[in-house]
Amino acid sequence: MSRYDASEIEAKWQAIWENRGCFHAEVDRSRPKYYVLEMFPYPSGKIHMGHVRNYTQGDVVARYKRARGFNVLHPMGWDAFGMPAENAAIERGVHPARWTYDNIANMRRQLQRMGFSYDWRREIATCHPEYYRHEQAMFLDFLDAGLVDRRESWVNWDPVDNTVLANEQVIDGRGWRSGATVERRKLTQWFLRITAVADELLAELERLTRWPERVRLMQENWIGRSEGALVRFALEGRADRLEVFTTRHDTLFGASFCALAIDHPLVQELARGDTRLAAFVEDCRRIGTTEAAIETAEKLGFDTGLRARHPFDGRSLPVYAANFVLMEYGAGAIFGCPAHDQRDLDFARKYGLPVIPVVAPEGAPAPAIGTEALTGDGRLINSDFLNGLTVAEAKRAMAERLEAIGAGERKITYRLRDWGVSRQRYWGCPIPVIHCADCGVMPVPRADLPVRLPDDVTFDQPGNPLDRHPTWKHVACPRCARSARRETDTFDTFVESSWYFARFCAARYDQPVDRAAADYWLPVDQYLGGIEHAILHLLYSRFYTRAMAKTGHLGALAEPFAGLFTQGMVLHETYVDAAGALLFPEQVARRADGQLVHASTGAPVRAGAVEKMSKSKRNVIDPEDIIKAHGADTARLFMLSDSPPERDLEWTTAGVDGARRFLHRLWRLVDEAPTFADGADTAGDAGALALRRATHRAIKAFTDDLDGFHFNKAIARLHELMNAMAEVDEGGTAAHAAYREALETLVRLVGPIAPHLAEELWQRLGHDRLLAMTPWPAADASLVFQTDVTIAVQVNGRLRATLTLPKGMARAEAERAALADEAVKRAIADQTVRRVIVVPDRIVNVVV
RNA sequence: GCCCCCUUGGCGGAAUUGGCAGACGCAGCGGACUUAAAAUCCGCUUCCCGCGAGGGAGUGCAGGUUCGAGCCCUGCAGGGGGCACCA
Repeated sequence: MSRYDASEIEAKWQAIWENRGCFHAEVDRSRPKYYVLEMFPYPSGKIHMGHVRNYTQGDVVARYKRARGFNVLHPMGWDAFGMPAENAAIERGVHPARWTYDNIANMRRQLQRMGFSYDWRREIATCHPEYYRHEQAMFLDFLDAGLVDRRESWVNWDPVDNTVLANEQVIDGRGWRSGATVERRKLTQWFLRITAVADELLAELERLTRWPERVRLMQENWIGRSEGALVRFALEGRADRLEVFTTRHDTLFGASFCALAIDHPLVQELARGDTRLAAFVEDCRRIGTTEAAIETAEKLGFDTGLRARHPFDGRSLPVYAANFVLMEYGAGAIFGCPAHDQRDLDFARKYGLPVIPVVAPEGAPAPAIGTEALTGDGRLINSDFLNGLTVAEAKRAMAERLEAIGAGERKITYRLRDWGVSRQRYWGCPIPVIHCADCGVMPVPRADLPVRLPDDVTFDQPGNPLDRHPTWKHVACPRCARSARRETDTFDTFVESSWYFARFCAARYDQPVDRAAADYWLPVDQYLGGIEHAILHLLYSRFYTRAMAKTGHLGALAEPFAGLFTQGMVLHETYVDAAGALLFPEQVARRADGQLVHASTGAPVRAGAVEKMSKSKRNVIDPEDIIKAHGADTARLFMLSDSPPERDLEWTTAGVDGARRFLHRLWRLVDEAPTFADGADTAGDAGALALRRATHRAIKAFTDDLDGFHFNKAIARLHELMNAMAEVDEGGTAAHAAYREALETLVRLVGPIAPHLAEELWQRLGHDRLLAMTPWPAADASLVFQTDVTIAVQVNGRLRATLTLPKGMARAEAERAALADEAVKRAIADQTVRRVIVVPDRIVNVVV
């Protein structure tokens, strides 16, 4: 009996696959293509279990599709720009490039150790000038095509570190590193005009049928299309008019105030001459920039003293500056109708403003408004020419009247804002423009691309190293040759990940994209990644695909990702000692009686909540340790067992042991299998026929499960087949051929999941051809088809008997068989049968 | 605050999408093998009553629709996620 040594056979087959170039992809128009892509990782240093899960799923798809005859493209690369590299530079003094490339080398080794079937010739790292030079070239094309804008925008500013902070770096209004109170500052920044295609991005969502419904919904909400109207109010004592956006113009007669965002130009103007208003504006800034913070904060307003005149009834309305109005949305100003909007009502009650109901529920009198606004449908009241109309009718009538008198017009707005891509950081792709005092903003001449990041930078001072570099930013203006200044902002790292899938089609091509290759490979047939990218990354990539098509880098491609799968997180127990301190799993041991104790001190340990693996919770399991202890195949199998892939998976040692046990059992089955000739006649042997049926049902079910992404169910089919094999007498000669067929089927089906072991066993079963190159097994329909079915018989919905009947039996016959059953007769007793429902091959329900 | 998702045995989950609830695995219990243990193999395993045949209850809670509901509808409870400079 031979021993299953995972690390030995895994190394062996990885070398063979590599030497034979099994996973190299080439354009081949004679075969159907299949592009499977997992979201490429940020090179943080080590792969984590989330990667292992995501990439195992992708690899199963890639290997399965290959076996199904597809020409599969399955590439891997590195999303290599970003803040962690700069943090490492600041904290440990290591250069971001060095840190990043070292991390890539280690993570590449780890991924290769997992046996993923990537075409490594196509590997890309986005921080490499050979990648980002194309990004710069495309940006210039976007600039020419009018897809780029430059304007002022707010940022979080840390006055001590002299740096812009990401939202996640702002903790309770303070900078995460300095602890200084964060300010908001206005900077001139670059924007990609994603709002120009908002309508299309929204409309096309409907056709992404192979995307999860909830991702489409999240994008829909993010784009946030709303149909409404602009209303212009005259301002008393001023020549300019106040423009507000509303989706409830039907309630205009219920208006009792107007409210402006604190960033509204009118508020800014008034604040210059009003220190109390200026102080209010500053207070509001401290709430933060996120929608959640603004929405949950107490609604506060400041009466500006301005008065707006109602366009129809001429009432004079107070104008407030308010903390819940967003400058980025609509017109940055609203009118408040307290009776029919909860926020407006809260505000009106707080500041003693009138509450005028203008919509009454159908058939009801004018409602009394207490603390709850009335947001439902109804008919208009107290509203002049709108009285008696429904809400929808009133909107239409009001829009027409506003347009007729020039006090407003219909308007569609989006919650979606343009994509700000400027980042005041070093470790990103330099934005290829030059600022000249005379000529303005000049694109870097294409011949001068790439604009490379300088290597000689320091992180010993706060701020952007590019900005304080002694020479880098000083260049001659490309037009007038006078001294000018290089743009020192770099791109948001979402820019790199918005087109990498296109670059993979021809990763070394001297243009950003090889149109011929991209036309063949794109769209990505199956994209796999985390739900955390449901909105930004995917939306930006969809926008980029359109922008690239507009600038000729891609053909008329509707969408980059035809199919999307979002996998769940990997969770693990947390461990807490008596003092309440968190412990790492390797510090915890389980005693024979099941009690958790500290591995070295023996002190009792309590198991805490099961949470997403993270360093801060100390509940991480290093994939490398698992591979060393059990092998890559065990890790892969465990990742797919039990939990459905879209749901969270709890990492447990028991589960890993179970996966390993299964592989050992499979090994033993092959190792101990009797030697026998192929094709022995199995006719007439009932056990052999039953096994053959089980085998072909397993092929059918397993294949369907893979197609449906039900990996956990697919693995259950393997167990079932193995159990069926155990039931036949493998010593009986008549069963030999059927037994061998079952065994070979097991090995072939497990191939995409545990590829090394499967390849080894395939060879031991006497095959010369690599399993990786062997077509997928086909199920024999005549063996899958069942001649008899077990149907349930219910009386009044309660199960009383089960009958085995020929498949496809007529309703009347099934009914007769059911009524003839003793247990059914007993249940009916002396009651009258009123009705019998027969669902063929399923169920008979007798109603008495 | 707004939007979304989830809730099935001791545990992870399955249920052909309205038709036998609990496939498969884990854990547990019993047995075989062994001097013994590990490993392996066989059997049992939703809960309650019953020696048994059998009967009853059961998919977070409360209702509803239906011949029939884990699945559809209404309300509620609990858990989780997203909300624009992390990637």
